[in-house]
Amino acid sequence: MGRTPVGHTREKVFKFVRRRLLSGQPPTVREVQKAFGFRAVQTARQHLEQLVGDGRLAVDRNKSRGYRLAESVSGRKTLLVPVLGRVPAGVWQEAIEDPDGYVTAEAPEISGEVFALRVQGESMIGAGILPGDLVLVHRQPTAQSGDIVVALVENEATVKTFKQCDERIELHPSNPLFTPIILDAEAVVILGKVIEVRRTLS
Amino acid sequence: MGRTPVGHTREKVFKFVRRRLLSGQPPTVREVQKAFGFRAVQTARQHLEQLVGDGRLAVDRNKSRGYRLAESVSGRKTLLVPVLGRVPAGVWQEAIEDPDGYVTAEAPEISGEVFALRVQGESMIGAGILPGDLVLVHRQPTAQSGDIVVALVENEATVKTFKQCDERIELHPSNPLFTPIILDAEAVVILGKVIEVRRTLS
DNA sequence: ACTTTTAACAGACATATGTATGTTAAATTA
DNA sequence: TAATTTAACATACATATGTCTGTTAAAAGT
Repeated sequence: MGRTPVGHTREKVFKFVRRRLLSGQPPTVREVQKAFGFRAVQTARQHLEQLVGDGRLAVDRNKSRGYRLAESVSGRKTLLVPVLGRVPAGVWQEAIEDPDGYVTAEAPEISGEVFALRVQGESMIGAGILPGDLVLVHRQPTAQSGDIVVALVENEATVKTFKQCDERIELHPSNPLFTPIILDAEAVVILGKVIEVRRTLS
Repeated sequence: MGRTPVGHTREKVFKFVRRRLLSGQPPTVREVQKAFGFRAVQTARQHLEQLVGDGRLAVDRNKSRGYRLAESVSGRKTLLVPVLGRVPAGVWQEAIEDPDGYVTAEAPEISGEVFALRVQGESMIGAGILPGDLVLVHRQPTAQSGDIVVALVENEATVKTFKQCDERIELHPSNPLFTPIILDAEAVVILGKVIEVRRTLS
């Protein structure tokens, strides 16, 4: 195997590793070796270590399949989000423990706890949120006016636009057929803020 | 370590492994052992093998960190979707080779080639697809009436509802301010069908 | 009471895998 | 041209890791 242009192979190695990592199958050094037809393990390892030195990869030393994407590269952290079927008032822990499933999401930095919910009802159609859509929610007890939030109203989880006026909380639908909900700040339980909307088309 | 109720520990092992797999870090047998405080490696391995036997996990034999989620369990395959900045008419290969980035998606079964695009324009607001939304597109040259597709019109990628009438193709917006595009079947290039819509809220 | 199944343990073995040392030659730089 | 850097190779070593054989005791079934 002849010599390749400078940096050329390294770029391909990076893309290979990234592809494997993002698809959930971290490669071994020797798998990289074989993928590129290197005759020596060390050639593969050299490229990998260079990528670590360049800050593009990170590595768990002495662990098999230990190479990871450097956070500085990905910028965002891949996290596992539990999909909750129903949102209970009190028994939060149980709902998290036994979710209907998981979806993966990319969130900027370490953004605390995130969960997902299916939207019921058509009250947010105007904001492009349809019944059946999956909303990813960053769990937080407060919000800013204009945020779309998930709130607990009469033991039902509802998605609305949040607005705070003095001591009152207003939950605005985005559908002229629905009327805003106006409550005392005390009476409203904010579960979190919607950070992403997903819809699957058959 | 005393004996635990039947199946109790196995369920926890499964959830542990699933969590690790979905977050992209397949565990070793010994990592499972330590996570549960087993004094013998074999105990961990026993549970893992049982899970394989139950069809809940799959495994790459003799590979380190070789346990996977059985496809029959996940039902859907996690795949890596390239996000394309611009959609070129001809140089498809290059666009795929050097995407702006990747997102992970769960798609039912082996669903061929999938790519992602950012939506420009407000022509599909009525269908809950807003400017800036990310659409995941299953690449396919044809579609059925009613499908939302990405089509190439005058070298521009556009998202519309597809409708076929005899020899004519109609591309319908979901916004009264826009007018349908009607073309000969020959003159339309269908890039694919929209299978998912994603929107990130700051 | 007997057998069967299952959870957990103990120790060992084979190899998969990360790591280290040293060499060669092409490309780049001084 | 000489020195330096870089891609690639060859060989070897330590350990991380999957796998095997055999044992014990509690639970479940007969």
